[in-house]
Amino acid sequence: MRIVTWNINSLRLRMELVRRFVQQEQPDVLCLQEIKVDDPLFPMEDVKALGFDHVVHHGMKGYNGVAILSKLPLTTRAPNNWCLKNDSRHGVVLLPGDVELHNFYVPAGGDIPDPAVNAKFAHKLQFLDEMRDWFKTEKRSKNAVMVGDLNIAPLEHDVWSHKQLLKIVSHTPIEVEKLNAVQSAGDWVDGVRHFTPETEKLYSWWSYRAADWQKNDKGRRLDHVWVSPALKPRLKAAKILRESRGWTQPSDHVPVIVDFD
DNA sequence: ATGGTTGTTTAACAA
Repeated sequence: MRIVTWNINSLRLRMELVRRFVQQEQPDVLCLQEIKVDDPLFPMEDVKALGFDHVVHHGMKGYNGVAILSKLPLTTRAPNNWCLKNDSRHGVVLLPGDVELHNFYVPAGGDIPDPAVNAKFAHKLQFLDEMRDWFKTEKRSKNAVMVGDLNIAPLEHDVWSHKQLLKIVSHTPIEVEKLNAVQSAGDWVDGVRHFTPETEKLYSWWSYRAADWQKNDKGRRLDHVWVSPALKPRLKAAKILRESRGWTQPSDHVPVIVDFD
């Protein structure tokens, strides 16, 4: 059972990349973020042609949006209305075997890491607090998976330079602390770090602004796959498809792949 | 300290 998360940064623009990825890596469930397409315009036929008969999408015009593409049947559940914004950052489904799967797109948070002067950063922090409270109180399936672009690189070696990024949104102490609180509240296990020691650099995103993303390799691990304790013994493998950052007209994020037994 | 790119939509944001 292969579950993938990928911030695609416009689904319609990158349908060919999705096709290439699906052919190459054969995911059973593909969770996408930043699909940037309103529901009536969702490319359902293209997605079904790739073998995903079971699809849930929550979109809006131009921004945000998440989708869950599945080869296995799924039951849709209502996503939470985070920060009362109705901004399509969450999808949740039940997979066969009562496996609960969440797909999140956490707000990026703007440039200035101060909630008093930057409303986007305040939104990000509130979103994280709400996630924490929700996972603390929500009645969850024993087998649960949470994936998404969480827009935070929590560990020292989830960024190219811990010291240089301490005041950069995505790696500030306040964000890391709040993300850790989400993880604790849901008792989540990091399914990717499970296979890679914390001392090893691991990235899933490279900025478009770098002249050569490979040369300096200034990446960050913003995309995550977390699992409930019951699924921890079922973890088989994890891989981050770094090569796709070099494909033609790529997303700035690459797929994060986790295999379950 | 600054500017660097991409996508949506077509001037200004968001990331």
